[in-house]
This record gives sequence, structure tokens and C-alpha cells, in this order.
Amino acid sequence: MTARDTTKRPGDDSLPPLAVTDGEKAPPVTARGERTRAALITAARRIFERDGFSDARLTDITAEAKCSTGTFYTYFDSKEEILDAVLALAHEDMLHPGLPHVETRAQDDPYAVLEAANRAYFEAYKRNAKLRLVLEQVSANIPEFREKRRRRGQVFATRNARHIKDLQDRGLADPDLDPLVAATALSGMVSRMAYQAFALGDYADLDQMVVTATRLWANAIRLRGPEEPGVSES
Amino acid sequence: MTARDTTKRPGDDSLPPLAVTDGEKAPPVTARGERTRAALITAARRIFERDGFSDARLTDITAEAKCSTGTFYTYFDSKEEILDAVLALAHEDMLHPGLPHVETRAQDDPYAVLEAANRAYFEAYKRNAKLRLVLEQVSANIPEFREKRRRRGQVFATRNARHIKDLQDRGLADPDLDPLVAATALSGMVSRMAYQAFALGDYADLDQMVVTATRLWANAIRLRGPEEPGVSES
Amino acid sequence: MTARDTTKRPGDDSLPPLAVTDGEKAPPVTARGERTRAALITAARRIFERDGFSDARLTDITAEAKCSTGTFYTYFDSKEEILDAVLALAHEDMLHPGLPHVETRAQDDPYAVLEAANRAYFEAYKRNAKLRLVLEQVSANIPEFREKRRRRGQVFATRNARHIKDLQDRGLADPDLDPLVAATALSGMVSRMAYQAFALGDYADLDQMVVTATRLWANAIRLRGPEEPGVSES
Amino acid sequence: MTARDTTKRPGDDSLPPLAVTDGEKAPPVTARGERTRAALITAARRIFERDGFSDARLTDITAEAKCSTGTFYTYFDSKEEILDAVLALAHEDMLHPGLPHVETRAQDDPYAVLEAANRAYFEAYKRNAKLRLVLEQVSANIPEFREKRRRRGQVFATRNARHIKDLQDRGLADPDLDPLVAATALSGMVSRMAYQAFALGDYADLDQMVVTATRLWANAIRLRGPEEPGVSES
DNA sequence: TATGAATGAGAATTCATTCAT
DNA sequence: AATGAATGAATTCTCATTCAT
Repeated sequence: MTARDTTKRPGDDSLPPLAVTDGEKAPPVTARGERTRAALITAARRIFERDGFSDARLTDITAEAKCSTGTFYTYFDSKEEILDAVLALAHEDMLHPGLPHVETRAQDDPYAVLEAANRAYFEAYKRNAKLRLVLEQVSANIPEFREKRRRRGQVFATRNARHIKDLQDRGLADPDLDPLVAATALSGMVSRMAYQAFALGDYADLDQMVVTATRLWANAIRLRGPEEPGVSES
Repeated sequence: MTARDTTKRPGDDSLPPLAVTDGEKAPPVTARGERTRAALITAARRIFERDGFSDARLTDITAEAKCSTGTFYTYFDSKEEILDAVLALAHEDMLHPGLPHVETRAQDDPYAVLEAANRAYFEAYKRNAKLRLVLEQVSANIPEFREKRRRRGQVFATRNARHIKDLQDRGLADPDLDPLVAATALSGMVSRMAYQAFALGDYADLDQMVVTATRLWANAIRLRGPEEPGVSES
Repeated sequence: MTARDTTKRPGDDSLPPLAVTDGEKAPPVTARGERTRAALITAARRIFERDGFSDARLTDITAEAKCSTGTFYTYFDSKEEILDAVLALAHEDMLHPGLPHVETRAQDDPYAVLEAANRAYFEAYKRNAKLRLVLEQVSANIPEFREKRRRRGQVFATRNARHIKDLQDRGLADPDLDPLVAATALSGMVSRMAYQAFALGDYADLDQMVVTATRLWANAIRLRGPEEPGVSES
Repeated sequence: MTARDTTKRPGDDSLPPLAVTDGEKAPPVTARGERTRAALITAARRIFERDGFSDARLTDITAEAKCSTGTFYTYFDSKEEILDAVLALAHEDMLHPGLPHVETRAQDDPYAVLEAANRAYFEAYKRNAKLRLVLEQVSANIPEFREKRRRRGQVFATRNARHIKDLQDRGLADPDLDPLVAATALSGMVSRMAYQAFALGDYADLDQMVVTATRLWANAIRLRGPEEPGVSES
């Protein structure tokens, strides 16, 4: 596992930017157009966070962006499409939250890696909490978004599964677990913890969350490593 | 763990029958009224499962129940309220899915208890899968339902936390875990597994799910017991 | 003008109990029925005063009267009809507010008679203010009630006109006035004063109102009499 | 009394253009929008006069204005609001009925001024009679309109009170009257006469009405002036 | 007399999207 | 690129009245 791999996180929502829409508008060519488009996206994020997706009115977005309703359709084909653009930006943040900088030394310590990944995930989630609620909303209502989210989760679970498999092969994890099923389950666990704490506002202490998530995850796969705390049971 | 404890399950939605409705409408007093009300609930469940909450039209429900639109308002104040009644009924099923009948012998085996609970939960979830999707939908859209669901989850997590605490006290579980945070996380994990499999249709084998969920859960809290499989590794 | 004549008042709503509805229900024969009917009327008045006519629901009335909706139709044919009954009772009060007992001596003083009549009218109006608002409402909305009210006003104006004619004949009032037109106008004036003060809540001092109404009325017809104050201009 | 004073009239509904709408909707910026808005108001007046307020359907208004229902909401928030606009226009007419053109010579004759004002008021009322019925209807049913009407009446009564006070000061009117209370009462009288004649259709001869109203009003305040008819009785 | 369940027509309102300017 | 006016389908909810028991 290299330093770059520490960007792996147990959330189920990480996914390389998918081609989310098919018939996208051509990007603006003039600087003015660029500015207008950016203003719309910024405005849309604010409005979506405030009102959710279904309650957000296009006119509120254009008013916030200080342009006319007609202009909206110069850049986007629909409300869904601008949400997609907003979510894409937020996803960039979830995916590359700035390198967690795990101590080089610690890179061999699977537990430390896991903990760093969890912390980074929770922090990123917290930054985007309001938008996650919007994601829940569209996932619940629009099959297209639901499917998109499902695929993202699956891709990511696959990645985590590879990680677990790797640990199993190295004799550091419970060999009886199906890596993919376990990865899916544990990713869901962490993502749900973040959802409850940050999106629903069931606030818990961040450190406590990191500790617990990491400990549960590590225990669950019976991770053992040089410095794994509490494993020195022999 | 006594026989009564076997009703504990790792889902995050179990909850002793809350007063889900504010009881605006007086319950019917005649048998005829009782019948009509029941017909409406049955019809509503069918329609909600078919169309989701927001797309379900009141007229479809009343047509299905073979009564007039006005009659609907004899028993419910709104679409939300009848959904509430539908969900309440489904919850009863989730809460009391018929006795799991854990072998008397096995009641002292925490692992077996856990497995039975998980199986019962998954089976109940499967029966109510379509409705769970509806629950997701309203939770995402209607704060009132979101809050209700949150409270349910919390109460149930508390129950599971007590279970974990009990095992810790008996020296059978990782003493370093915060019982409530751990219970919340693990309940979320199981519920998410069920959601993905049954609601989203990412079908997995039920037995496999039970085995994995139980194994992960047990591992996560470092459960050890007389017959716990996989612990006899020394 | 006898003592009984002092019940004449300048309002435009006094009218001997008209046959307000045509197809009335037969009156109850049993004592229980009598009680139920009375309870309904009492309840209806309360509800109408609270909610107005159009916002008043029959179910609120029957609930207040502690009987079922069906029972209502044992005694009344419609919401209009019970309002009619309520208004009839109130009218009795407006018509016979208890004898004003104008001093026998004063009965020859037209000014004192006028003042006593105005006072009695204002006081009766005040007692029934909320109901007057309801009367306005139905008059505005239901031609039948409007016509009924118009006829009442006309009958009463006729009565007042006779009074004015009488004074004219006795040389005590401006002979150039058309008695009926003047009576109609002045009745309207007093009734409007009461409406503004008591129904709309533009509260004015009752004594002040009586004084002003009487003075204006007396002035308007150039009433002069033995003791008329301020007329001693000769 | 200067020429400007001739705009005083005894109705109780005249009022300097109040901010009748809370200006929810931004006024149209294009000429096309202006046209559409005007068409809607014209149509609304026609429909309200035909059907009254509560029976008027929005679709009738938009059909009459030849636009879609959606367009209505571009300019108005509700049926109430467009009625408000209609009434505002009618009020302009009541307030500025075109100059009454009292003979210059006659401007010093308070009686002639009063008569001209009454005539102008009755004529304006007649033009707007159907709408006055609608005003009655909404005043009776909607507290907001009732309050608005009350305030209008009060402001206008104040104006008339000033007039009476002025005459009192000049020794031309009964000094014992409270100017405001008297003005309120007399304004109400004239407005009620107009209502009965034109709105309710208790038709009376216009000239007769003017003569009577003026005579009663003048008598009531004991107006005396150079050419006041009927005062030369000595 | 009393009950209370059943009826059902009817209208306001929203807002994403289009298009003429 | 930008504007903003126009579109119109689609659905909830009310409550006086009836009638079977």
C-alpha cells in the first residue's frame, strides 16, 4: 500500500468522476460565460443546501446568481444537471481531501493507515454534510442518481475489498471473510456513522468516531499488525 | 441473555411502538369503520410500494380501497398520516417477526443469539423491502419522518449498547469500545447491508449475508463465547 | 305615541319576526327533542360567533351540542336554517330589549324619546355585535338573507317615516323632507355607527354615541320641542 | 374653503392611495408585461362584477384575459391580491371622479359645495356599484379587507371632521357636535344610502337622493350659509 | 330519535422549461 | 449571451348532506 493509497476511505461514495450526464452543454467559451456558469454553480450549491433538491426553485438559483432564468439554460439542461455539477465538485473534495500525510514510518502499520483514512473521510464528510443530505434526497427519489450512487459504492467497495484481500494474504486479517461482502458492509458502517453524525446532526465527538470506527473495522477483519493496540492478547 | 433478549436485533429501526400519530382523527367506533380504515391502509401500502410516496395519488389509494376520496379524510388527515400508519404496521413486523426460536440450548451462546437476530432482521427487512425504500424517500424529504427515524434508531442503538455492555461486563467483548457508539455503528452496518441487498436489489445470498454480518459484528466487539467459531484459533 | 312605541329605534334591522323559511321542520314533540334542539341553537350561536357563517362547520356545531351530525337534520334542513333560528332569537332581543321605561312625563318630549330609542338600540346592538358581523357576512353572500335584511330595513324605515311625518304634521320637523327617504337615511346612519363601533371594534364611548346620534338625527329633521336642548335659538 | 377642498366627499371609503398591496410581485418591466397585467385586471373586474369574489374562478379571469393560469401568478399572488388591484383602481375613480366643477361663485356657499360633493360621490358610487357589492362581500369575509376598509373610512372621516370643524369655527355649524363622531356618522349615512340604492338596487331618484342627503347633512350640523335654502324660514 | 360513515364535485396553485426579443 | 414573460398539467382537500342501521 503506497502513500497514494491512503486516499482509500471506507465510505461508500468515493468514485472517480463518472460521466454523470450524457448530453452536456458545451462549456462556455468566453470569460464572461465562464463567470456566469461558475456563479450559477455557487448559487446552486447554496440554494440546494438551504432548500434541498426538490424544494429548490430554479428562480432562486438564478436570482442568487444574479442572472435571468433564461440564462440558466445556456449552461445547463435541467435542475438535475446543475446538481450533478455541484455534487461533482463536492466529490472532488471527498476524493482528494488533501493528502492525509500519513507518517512514512506508519505506512507499514495497517492500523494507522486505516485510522488516517477514516479521519480524512469523516472530515470531508463534515465539510459537505448539507450536500450529503441532498444526495440522500435525490438518491431516494431519482433512480438515476440512486444507480449512480450505487455504482460509486460498489467501485469503492471493490477497492476496499482488494485491501482486505491483501491483508488476508499477508496473514493479517480473518481469512474466513469474503473480502467484497465485508468491505461493502464496513464501508456502509462508516458512511452511516458519518451520515448520522453530520447530516442528521446526531453529533458525536470526531475523535471518538475515528477511534471507534477504526477499532470496529480493525476488529471486524481481525486485523493484526506490529503496533495494533489491544491486540497483544497472546 | 434471557429469552426476552432475543428480540434485540441489529437493525437501526426497531423501536417499541412509538406514538407515531398524534391521533388527530378519532378511531372508528363501528365495525364498518374499522373495516374501511383497514382497507385504506392495505390499499395505501400497495400503492406506496408501487409508486413511492410522492408519486402516489390519494385517488389511487381510495380507488384501490373502493371508497370515495372524502372517506379517506374520515380516517386520516393527510397522505403523510396514512403512510405513518402503514409504516407503523410494518414496524410491528420488524419488531416482532414471530419468535426466532433460538434453541434453548443455544441461548447461552452469544454468537448463536447474534446470528439468529441477524437472520430474523434480514428476513423481516426482506418482507418489507419496498416499504423501506419509501421510508428512505420520506426520511430524505420530510424532516418529521427523518426525526422519527432518527429517534427510533437511537432507542434501538441504546438497546444494543446495553447488550454490548453486558458482554463487556462478562468479559466476553472488547472492553475498550464505547458501547453506544459501537452499537450505533454496527446497527447501521447491518441495516445498510439489508438496504443494499433488498431495497436496492444488490442481491446477495441471504445465508451469506447472515454469516458475514454476524461474523463482522462478533469480530468487531471481539466477542468470545463457549462455542464461538473461529475463536478457537489458538 | 304610547309607551310601547318607544321600542321604535332608528336601526334598519328591526322587523317583526318574519317567516324566514318556508319548509321548516316540525317542532320537536318530546322533551328530549326540545332539549336537543335548544342545545343545537345555543351551540350554533357560539360557533357562528367564533367562526362566522361560512367557516363554521356543522360538525363543530353538533360536537358543541354533543350530538351526532345526523341528529342535526332532525331539527334543521340546512346550515342556513339554523342560522335563521339563531338570528331570530337575537332579533327578539333587538326588538324587545326590555322596556326602556321612558318617564311618562318625557313621552311628550320627542327628543327624549329619540334619545332613549337610540340608547336602547346601541345597547342591544352591543350585546349582539358578533352576530351582526355574521349577519353582514350572510347578507353579502346569500341573496336570500340580503333580501330579508332589506325588507326588514324597509319596514322599519316605514315606521320611522311615519314618526317623522307625524312630527312634520305637528310642525315639529322640517316639512321639506321626504319622510321615507329621510328615515331610511337616518336609520342607516345609526345602524352604521353601531356597526363600526361594536362589530368592527372602532370603539367609541356609548354615551357619546347616543348623544351624537340623537343630536344629528334631531338636527337633521329640524326637530324642535319643549325641552329640546340648543334649539332655543329664537 | 378653497378649491382644493372640493375634493372632500362624504363617502367613508375615499382615501389617498394607500399602499394596498404589499408588493410581493415585482412590477412588469417590459411593455408586454404591462399589457398582460392590465388585461388581467380588466378581466378580473369583469368577472368579479359578474360572479362576486368567492364564486369567481381564476380560470375564468385568465380565460377572459386570454392567458394561461400560470401567467396569472407572474403578476399576482392570489385572487385576493388581484381584487386588491381592482379595488385600488376603482378607488382612484371614487377619489378623483373628475373635477366636480363647482361654480367659482358657489365655492363660498358651503351648501352648494356639500351638494356638489354628494352628487359626485353618488355618481362615482353608481359607476362602481357592482364592485361595491364585492367590497361588502370581502369585507364581511376577510378580516384583512375589513381592516383596510375600516382604515379608509377613518382617514376619510378625519377629513370630513376637519371640514365640520372649520364650519364650526366660522360659526356656520352646530358647535356642540364632536366633529369626528359626527363626520363618521354622516359619512356612513351617505355611503349607506348609496349602497342601498345602487348596490342593492333599491332604486331611488338620483336628484332626490342628492337633495335629501345634502339637506339631512346640512341640517344635522345646523349648517347655515348665505344662500342656504330652507334656512330663511324666519 | 339518534348515529356516524360515506359521498364527490370543484378550484387554487406551482415551477421547470421554452422562446421571442 | 442574456432576458423574462408565458406556459399548463396535475393533485390535494373540504364539508354539507344523505342514509342505512
